[in-house]
Amino acid sequence: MKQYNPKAIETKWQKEWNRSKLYEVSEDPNKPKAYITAMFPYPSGTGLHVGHVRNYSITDTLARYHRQKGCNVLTTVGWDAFGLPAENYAIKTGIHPAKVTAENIVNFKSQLKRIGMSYDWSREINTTDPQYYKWTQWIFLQLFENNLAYQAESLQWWCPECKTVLANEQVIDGCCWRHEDIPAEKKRLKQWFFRITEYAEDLLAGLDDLPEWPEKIKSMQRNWIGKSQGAEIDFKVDNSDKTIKTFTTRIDTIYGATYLVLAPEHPLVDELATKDNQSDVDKYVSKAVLKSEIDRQDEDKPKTGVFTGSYAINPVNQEKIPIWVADYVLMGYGSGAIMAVPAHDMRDYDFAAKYELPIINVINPDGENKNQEQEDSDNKGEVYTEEGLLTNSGKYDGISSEDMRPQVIDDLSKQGLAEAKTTYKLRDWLISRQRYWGVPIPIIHCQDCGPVAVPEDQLPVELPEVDSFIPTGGERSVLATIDSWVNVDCPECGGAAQRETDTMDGYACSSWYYLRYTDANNDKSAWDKENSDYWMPLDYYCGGDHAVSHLLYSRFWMRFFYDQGLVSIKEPVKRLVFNGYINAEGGVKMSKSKGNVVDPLDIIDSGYGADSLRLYELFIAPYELNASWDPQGVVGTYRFLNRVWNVSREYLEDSRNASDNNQEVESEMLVQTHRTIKKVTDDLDRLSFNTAIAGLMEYVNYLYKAKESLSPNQNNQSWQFAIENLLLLLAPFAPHITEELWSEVSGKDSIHLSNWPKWDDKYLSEDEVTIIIQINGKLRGQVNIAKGSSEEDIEAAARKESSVQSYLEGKEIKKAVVVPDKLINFVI
RNA sequence: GCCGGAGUGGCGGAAUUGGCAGACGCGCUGGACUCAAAAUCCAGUGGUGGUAAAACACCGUGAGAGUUCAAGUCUCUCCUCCGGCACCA
Repeated sequence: MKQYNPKAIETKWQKEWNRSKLYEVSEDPNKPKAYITAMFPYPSGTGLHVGHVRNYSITDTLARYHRQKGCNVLTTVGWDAFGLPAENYAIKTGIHPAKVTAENIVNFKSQLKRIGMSYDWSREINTTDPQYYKWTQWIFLQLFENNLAYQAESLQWWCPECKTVLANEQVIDGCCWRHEDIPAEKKRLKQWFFRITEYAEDLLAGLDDLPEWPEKIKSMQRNWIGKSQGAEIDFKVDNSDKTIKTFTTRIDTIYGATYLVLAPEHPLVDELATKDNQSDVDKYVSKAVLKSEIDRQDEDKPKTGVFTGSYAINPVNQEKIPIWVADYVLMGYGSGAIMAVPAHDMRDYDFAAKYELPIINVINPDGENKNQEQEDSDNKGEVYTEEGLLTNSGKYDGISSEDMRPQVIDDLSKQGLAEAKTTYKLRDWLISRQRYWGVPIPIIHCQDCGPVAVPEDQLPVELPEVDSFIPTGGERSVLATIDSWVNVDCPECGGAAQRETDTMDGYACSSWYYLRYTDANNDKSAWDKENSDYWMPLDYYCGGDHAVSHLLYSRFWMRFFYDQGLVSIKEPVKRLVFNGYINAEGGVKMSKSKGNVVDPLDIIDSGYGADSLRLYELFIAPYELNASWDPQGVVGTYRFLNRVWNVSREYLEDSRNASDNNQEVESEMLVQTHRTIKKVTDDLDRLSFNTAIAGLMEYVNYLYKAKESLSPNQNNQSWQFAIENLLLLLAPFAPHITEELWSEVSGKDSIHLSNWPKWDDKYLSEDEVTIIIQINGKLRGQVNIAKGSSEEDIEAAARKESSVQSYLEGKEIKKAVVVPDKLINFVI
């Protein structure tokens, strides 16, 4: 018998699929569409590792499954190829990043082909291709024209190693996302931003329309957007016409506000510092500004602050309260100033305790009548920060804090001193990068006209050649050194002007590529609306990263495109399939420096083949869980495929007459086959890949047993049926071996264009069912009985069953609970 | 502190609607084949007690309570781990 030889089979079919362009699709309104793709890769120099392969196995299995179900399936790939690793490599070696990138792409492409991805290669895209980034620039200009791209000077994250600014989303634990141990710094720079905050509420509310996104990701995005509802209150400064705007979510505690705090960067600090306090305040402020962001955000450090010498008037009771400056208040959130309520806020309490500021209790826990003495003692150890009943709060005494909030906002707003206000933690998206290997921002700076858009017919603004990639170390990219490129005429007035020398954050390229896939070769527009309307949204989008970066930016752009009439829906991704990581053995992260990275090609080449690898990556655990690589695991799926191969070959190579035909095996085989069709279909529909594979394993185990009583041969109908269905069900997971066997078993077209099998319920409903017999909830026996038997019949049959006789003997049966066709429980 | 997720054999995990806990796979043990090994095939494999071997009994899904004829699954309290956010007012 021919042996299973993955290497030969896989090479053969990969070539054939390539030759016949088997997976190319076009828009066909008569067919249901399924748009299924993985987050496109960054083509690194190290190639694929088994973590990628898990992600691609999920994607390809879903794509193939839907293709077999008769869907018009779009699945393809592209290269997120701008970025620092290629540029840093260029700095080291002098080799142009475009060249390195092209080489890496060739490598990635061959690797993806070797794991058997069913891509439509005619739609492959590359973000560094001028024909692609032309449209990234075009989108920038649409944002610019709609006042959603703007320049502003502010303190920004800066990575001293990357020598570029970073978006908030790219700063992890105070460090650059690419340099986990290098603290990011702050620099005051003029930078380009996308006004994502304009869509903050929309992006938050839209999460409720994504029932098929994992809760984890939605909660991370909600956290990141960080909405809080409260009120803005104006505090008049005593003996001055100035007012200080404060933001609070607990305006119900306003009678307990015993001081104000300004952030050190607050514009009024200087003015409010009185003569006596001026030098202390100056000293404190300059020290605070110098402190690193990490130090300032360290909660464990004792709070510090300084009194300005000025006082404000609490608008509800006209009390005079001192104004302090302290770095525990952040300029970037709310209004950069707070009213401090030490009795009901832990931070304010710490501060007040240290500087001996008054603490006034204004909230009592609901329903508890406490006298002042008890309150005082209660407040010594901890601070009551919950809701409760107002006290010491003038006319509001006795009402609940929830009820008080709208009333006091209303009362103060009549005097123009407060209004309801919602704030978000989300900041605008900083997209300037002081680096070469990115999309040039299509702006020309003119002394007279300001920043001017590059006219559309001059797009793309292509990256010029440079002599050296070594960053200048200053605040501009090496692009600034190329005079011939920088110096241009102003498109508006024709005067001398300079090109913007920053490039765009790579996340700009990836915020719209899924739309380009729908119309990848369009040279007239970014995409045709008819095409995007046909394919969008992504039915399955598979990835294991970028929960709040790419996935938030893409939602933002999609909403913008919707508002521009460029697309017809607001959310790009219907179902987000967010897979877990693959760790090395022992649960540690795979990393090059630890030398524990598992190379998928090693597994394939060592003889197991891509099918076994793909199968194991899906079988290892539920897709959403992190998993640890077990080198023995792929042995298990390889054994399984060998069994599939052997039972199929045995059938193909044995042409004896089915003279030993055994009807019982045949009908049992039909039952098992239909049962497996249902199991695998149901499991795939709920993305339970591991149990679908387990179901196929059970089925093959069954076929091995069945072989003993009925040898598989070509003249037996049940075996033909069994083998065909086995291959059809296995095809999405193991595309090569099934294609090979299918070509002989069926002789028809590619298995990957063949129909997904359907089960027939009549084979699943047996005439006889096994009833579980419990006594007091414990399993004591079982009895077979006709399906649909009445409760009385079941009880009678169960009482007769010998295995339970001894338990029932001499006992009084208080009750018998019957679940028809399933179970009976005697209570004795 | 807040938000989200998870805790089941030696290991990865299964149990989709409250109804036989441990499917499937790895590992391990024994056997067949082999000069031998690998590969393959067959059988066994939660724990404790029990038996010559069985039968059988009890225990068992992070801990404790509760609801129920019946709980891995539902309710309450708590513990641990993972992920995210965090001096965000």
